[in-house]
Amino acid sequence: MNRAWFLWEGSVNKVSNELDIMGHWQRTHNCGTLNEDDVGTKVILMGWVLRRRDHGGLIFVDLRDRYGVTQVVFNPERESEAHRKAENLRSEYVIAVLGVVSPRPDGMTNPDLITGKIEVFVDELRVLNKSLTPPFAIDEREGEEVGEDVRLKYRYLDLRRETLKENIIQRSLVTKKIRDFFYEEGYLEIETPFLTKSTPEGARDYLVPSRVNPGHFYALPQSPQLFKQILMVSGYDRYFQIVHCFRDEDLRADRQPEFTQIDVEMSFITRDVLFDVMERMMAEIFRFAMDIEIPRPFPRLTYTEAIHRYGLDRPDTRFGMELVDLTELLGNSEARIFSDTVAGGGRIKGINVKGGEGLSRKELDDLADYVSVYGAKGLAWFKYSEEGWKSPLAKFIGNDVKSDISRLASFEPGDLLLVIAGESALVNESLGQLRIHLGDRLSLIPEGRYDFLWVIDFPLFEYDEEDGRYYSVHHPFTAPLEEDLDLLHQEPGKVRARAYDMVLNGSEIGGGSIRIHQESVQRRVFELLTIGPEEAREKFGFLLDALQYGAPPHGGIAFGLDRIMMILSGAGSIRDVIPFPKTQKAACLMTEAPNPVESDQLLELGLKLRK
RNA sequence: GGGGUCGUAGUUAAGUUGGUUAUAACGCCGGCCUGUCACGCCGGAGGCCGCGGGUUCGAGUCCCGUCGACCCCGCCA
Repeated sequence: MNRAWFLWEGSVNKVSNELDIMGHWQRTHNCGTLNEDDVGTKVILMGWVLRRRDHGGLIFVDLRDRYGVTQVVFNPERESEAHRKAENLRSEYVIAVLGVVSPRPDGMTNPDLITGKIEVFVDELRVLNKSLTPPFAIDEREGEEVGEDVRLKYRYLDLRRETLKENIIQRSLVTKKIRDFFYEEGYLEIETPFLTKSTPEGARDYLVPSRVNPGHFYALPQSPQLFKQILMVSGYDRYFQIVHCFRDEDLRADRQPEFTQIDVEMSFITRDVLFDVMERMMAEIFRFAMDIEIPRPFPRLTYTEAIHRYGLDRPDTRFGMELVDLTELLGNSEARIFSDTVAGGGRIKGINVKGGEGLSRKELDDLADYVSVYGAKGLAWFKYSEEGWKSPLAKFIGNDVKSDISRLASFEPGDLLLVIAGESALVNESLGQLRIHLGDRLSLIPEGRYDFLWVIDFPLFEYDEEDGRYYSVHHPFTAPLEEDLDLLHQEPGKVRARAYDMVLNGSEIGGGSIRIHQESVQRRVFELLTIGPEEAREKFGFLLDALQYGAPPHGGIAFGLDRIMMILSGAGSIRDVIPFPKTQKAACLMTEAPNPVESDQLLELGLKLRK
């Protein structure tokens, strides 16, 4: 009845003194596409007031929607009523305008706008909604960068801004492209549960209490790993899913507690088949999003070689400055740091910073600070100047050793050699990180270059000295290389896995493996992981059962969609490619999650908080 | 859990050696303005200096604690 009264009254499109109703108006166009061809067309546009320029007479409004911006003009001589209402417009008011597309006068076009050759002369304005003054400008051309905490609190406003909007739109389009690719390749998109079972190993789980089973919990999936293997057993030989995953670990610039994986699994395939499919998928994405043709097949690097040459298992091959092993050459030197290190079983490696001889003492100290974070005890440096080697340690190095190093590292006048000595893993890690740091700082990384590669043959296990046991590098279902099967009994630490990572520009964007499908191998792996039969039974008995009912050889991979989107959109933070991200303390500043709950709610779940 | 950077008006920042009424730009409000497009001109309002404690005659400034944002280590494919 309210409504009927409203419509009867509403012959004059009024909601209140200030607001109009939309009535039967429909958008005829959006704000991003009108051009000279539309001149003379009568249009209805709807959107937000990006900016109002009031000249007392003429009023210009930049009208914005998802698609772009169109300038609409209110002229008191053309339509005084519309002009009068336009005087009260403010930023982010929602309006509808009816008007005529007109060419802009000579010299008045705006080359920065796609619609900059036209404008719309307004005959009627309907104010659909008002807006509070936004806490920051939606127009990013204005002012400086806004603090991220403010942007996160008002995420709905930040999402209106160009940068974030473009990222979100691109993400949607890329996601569709990925779906299309897999559907065309014959893959089935199959959903797996979010309320599932806590998985052993790996990251900390997010737990969900079960109301109907007090004291029992679901876990949110860290990945659909077990389910996709089950699907293989069930015969769905090509599966994919673009799926949310959850890990309760501390955040980083490229890590969120909930994130999206492109999850893939296939049966009856070799690693090479999988590589080919995934390379074609990436090529398709890059063709679509970047208009770049990615060369295939991607280079492959063994884990051992990656560590040896780049110090990291996700090498950035866009620039050189590879690590050089100096253990042999410097191990016998009179410098104690070097000789002691080698005597203690350590290694000495260095990188040659071409043309780096000019770095100041302060800059070298900063670099030493940088590597100390990774546990490096010090950073030795050698400058090669016109007069020869300069370094506090130069006097300990014999001339023949100097020339050997020069040859090995292409160390020439003008260069700077940075050297770290210590335990092997620490040397590789810290020098590898230093290489990335310098590559960035010295602008050695070419713009617009995208280096894909596969890192293969990861170790199956890593030994933990403290716990005195092996852990899976990938996960417990990863198959060993067939030629290493015997080592499983002799030297488990040397067994290589049929695991692989896809690396793009030094970022690990995906990883997977060929899985174990034979129960005997699986049992041996569990043994090595000190997972007893009962424990295995309890934790993932359902998978072990399934494997006994005719499991096909299978394998898969999962990509981090967020990281891929970061690279595609050049975002510095994962938060810039996720519509509603969380802060470093895993909070959502907009919704204020997480929050305390009523005691009733806890009671119902059989939970009691520790005081 | 640890290291670092930061927190002043709606926003972004300045604020000296501890010293009178805490500045500026943009935004906001009012007025003027018919070709602007980050319009322009004139005027105005706006502050829990993150919060709590301490030192001091006096704290935005120094000290301690705490909260929050960001980057990193640990952690995490």
